[in-house]
Order: sequence, then structure tokens, then C-alpha cells
Amino acid sequence: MSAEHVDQPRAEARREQILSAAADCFRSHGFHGASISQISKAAGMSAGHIYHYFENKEAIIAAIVARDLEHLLTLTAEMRSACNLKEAMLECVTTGVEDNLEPHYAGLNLEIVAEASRNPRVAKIVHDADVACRESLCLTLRHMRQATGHKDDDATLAAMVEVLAAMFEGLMCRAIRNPEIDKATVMRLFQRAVRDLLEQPS
Amino acid sequence: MSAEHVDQPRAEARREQILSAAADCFRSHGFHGASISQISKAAGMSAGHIYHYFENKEAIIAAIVARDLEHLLTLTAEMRSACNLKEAMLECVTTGVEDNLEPHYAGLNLEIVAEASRNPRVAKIVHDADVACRESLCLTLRHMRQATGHKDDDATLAAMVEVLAAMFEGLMCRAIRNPEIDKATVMRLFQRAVRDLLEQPS
DNA sequence: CATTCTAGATTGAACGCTCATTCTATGTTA
DNA sequence: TAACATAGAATGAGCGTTCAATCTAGAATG
Repeated sequence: MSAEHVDQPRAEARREQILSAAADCFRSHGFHGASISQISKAAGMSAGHIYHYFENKEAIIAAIVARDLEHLLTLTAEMRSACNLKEAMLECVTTGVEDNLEPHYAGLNLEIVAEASRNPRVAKIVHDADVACRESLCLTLRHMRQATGHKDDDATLAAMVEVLAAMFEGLMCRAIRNPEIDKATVMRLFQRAVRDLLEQPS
Repeated sequence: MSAEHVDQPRAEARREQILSAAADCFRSHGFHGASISQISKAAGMSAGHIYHYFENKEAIIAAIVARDLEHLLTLTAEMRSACNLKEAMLECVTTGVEDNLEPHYAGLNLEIVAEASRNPRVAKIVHDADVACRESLCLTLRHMRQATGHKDDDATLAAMVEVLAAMFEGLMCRAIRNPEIDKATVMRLFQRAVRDLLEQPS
């Protein structure tokens, strides 16, 4: 009974295959516009077989959302470890701006947020991930501010996180609303705005 | 043949009735999750009758999008006429923050942007409206900056508009990702960030 | 004034299709 | 052989859309 036929790696690979195909379909047709049949074709398997790996379509949506937000969590964790070196932090802002201006990234993420505004299951995943991100960012920020001699109360710190988050997330809307955006100039101004926010008097 | 049975006001009212019902349905189920049958029930008429006023479902979506963006256009126009009085402009920021933090407003608008990322017809409406908004805001900004002795080139001005827009639109994401957001403190910090951006050296 | 006429408003059933999901049968592998 | 992987047909519900039939209210007519 040693191996006992678990074959987890294969199953996990199959799940990933489905999720990756689903992400593509969701990107181009939205959560409700994409059908199981479409996803199954993109994943190279039959429609029925999908149900061996996911209970239903909503479970696929939830998995996509969770997977995407996990990525965000690792990003904020990376940022925390890099927050002491000013150049590392500036680089974080740079790649953050670039990522959020990427139409593919923006499209799927906005779909997720829109879905969270009406689907309680997705909402819970999004809320929980956001709490974790905010806490991580808050710690990073407090550290940084104390190092530069500022002393902020919790509410102010939390609000700084909110404004910062709004700026980055707003870029996703901009990427879609204005496809001809001048990334270089925006980047320059954006970095200055972030710096001003982080260095403003308490 | 004087009256000639045009009855335009009635038809227009009926169209509005459908659009308002559709907005509700789209808000709570998304563009593709809401069905014509749902919309017709919410509008108090039969499903078939909807097709006397709209060619198909996509035309309803397009009308909702156009209607919403028209509202945005009048807002930027109002802002232009108010930009000289500092207090009027600050008030614009205040209501702008409040509006974008409103979950109802945020939900429908994010659905629109997400749809624009994949539906060319909606994308065109959104792009055109955004061009108009940016131009209006750009004029307002140039006016304001010149009055305070700054001289900016077009690219910088356009980038300022982008960062400003990103900040406001990002609030919609924040409203949904963090339902317990501390509006008052965010408002204070947000206003300061906007002021810093508008007064920064060229 | 009473009537017919008429054209738009409105309904609700019907159509063809696609959806998400289930089920059964077969293939594969160890 | 036993257990899992997979396909593909079947199911019933719901979709967007069409359409023929009815209603309604004002204009025209006598």
C-alpha cells in the first residue's frame, strides 16, 4: 500500500491546465460569458471531465480568483523584505505600475473586482486577501515612516495604504479606458506622487 | 395631420424605464448574468416588448454605458466652470471621492470597464468618452497651473490627468475590496495628495 | 354623438440553441 | 483485476429572439 495510487501530481497538473485555460476564457469573455464547453476545448479535454476536478463553474471562478490574489500576496511580502533599500522599493513601484497598466492583467483583475461586487463567495476571497495585503503594506509603511522620523497613528497609516492602493488599482482602469496612455511620462509623475505621499508630514 | 401620432415622450419614457431596470439587473448580476426576462420583469413589461425599443441585449448594454459616461462628461464640464474658485474645486474632489466610494456606483462602473476590455462596441464608447473627459480635465488643469505660475508641456499635463484619474477610479476598486474603509481619514489624505499633485513644481 | 377604422403598444407562446451538469460506457494503467 | 481517467451523449432548464394575436386609444366618418 506504499504508493496507493494517489497520483496527486497528475491531478494537480490537470487542475492547473484547466485553470490556465479558464483564465484565458474568462479574460476574453468574462466569468459568465465563458462556457464550460469553451474552457474544456481550451484545456483539451471533454466538458464532462472538468467536473472530476471542480465541483461546478463557480468553483473554477473561485479558484482563479484565489490563485490571482495569492500572487498579489507574495508581491506585498516581497515588498516588505525590500522596503529598507530605497532603490528596491522604487523598483517595486516601477514594476507595480507596469503590471497594472498591462491590459491582460487589468482585464482579469477588474473582472474579479466586478464579480466580487455581487458574488458573495468571490467577495469573501477578495476581502480576505485584501485584509492580508493591507496588513502587510501597513507594516512596511510604518517601518519606512519611522525610519524617516515620522510618527503616524493607525488610522492615518491605514489611509495611506488605501490611497496608495487606489493609485495602483486605478491604473488598471486607465489601461483599459485609455489604450494610448503615455506610460513613460505617467511613470515619472506617478513615482513622484508616491514619493510625496510616503514622505509627507504626519 | 397636426399631431400625427408620434408619441415620442411616451416612447422615451419607456426606454428610460427599461434602462433603469436594466441598470439594476446589471448591477446585481452583471451584463451577461442578467437575462432579458429578468430585465423585463423589473421593468414591468413582457420580454418581447423590450425588442420594440432595443435591437438586442447588446444595444441595452451600450445604452447603459453611454448614459453613464454622459453623466461623467457633465461632471467634468461642471468642474471646468468651477475650477477658478478653490473651494468649488475642493468640493469637486470631496464629492468625487464620495461618489467613487459608493459601492453601487463602483460596481456598475467596474462592470463597464471590465466589459470594455473585451467587447469592442463598449470599448469604443468608453474610449471616446474618456478622450472627451481627458481633454476637458486637461484644459482645466492647464488653466489652474498657469494661474499659479507653472508652465507644463502637454505630455506632463496629460500625465497629471492620468494620475488624477487613476486615483479617483482606484477608489472604486477600494470600495469593493475593502467594505470597511475609513472614508473620513482617506478623504483627508486623498485631498492632500491631490493638492500636492496639482501644486507640484513643473 | 355613436360608429368604425387604424396604427402603435403590448402580450405570451414558440423557436432554436446553448448552457451547466449528470450519467454511462470505455480506455488506461499499475 | 481494481481503480482511476476520460469521452461523449443525454437532460432539462434557461437563454435571446421572433412573431402572430390582441388590446387600446384617438382619428375619421356618418
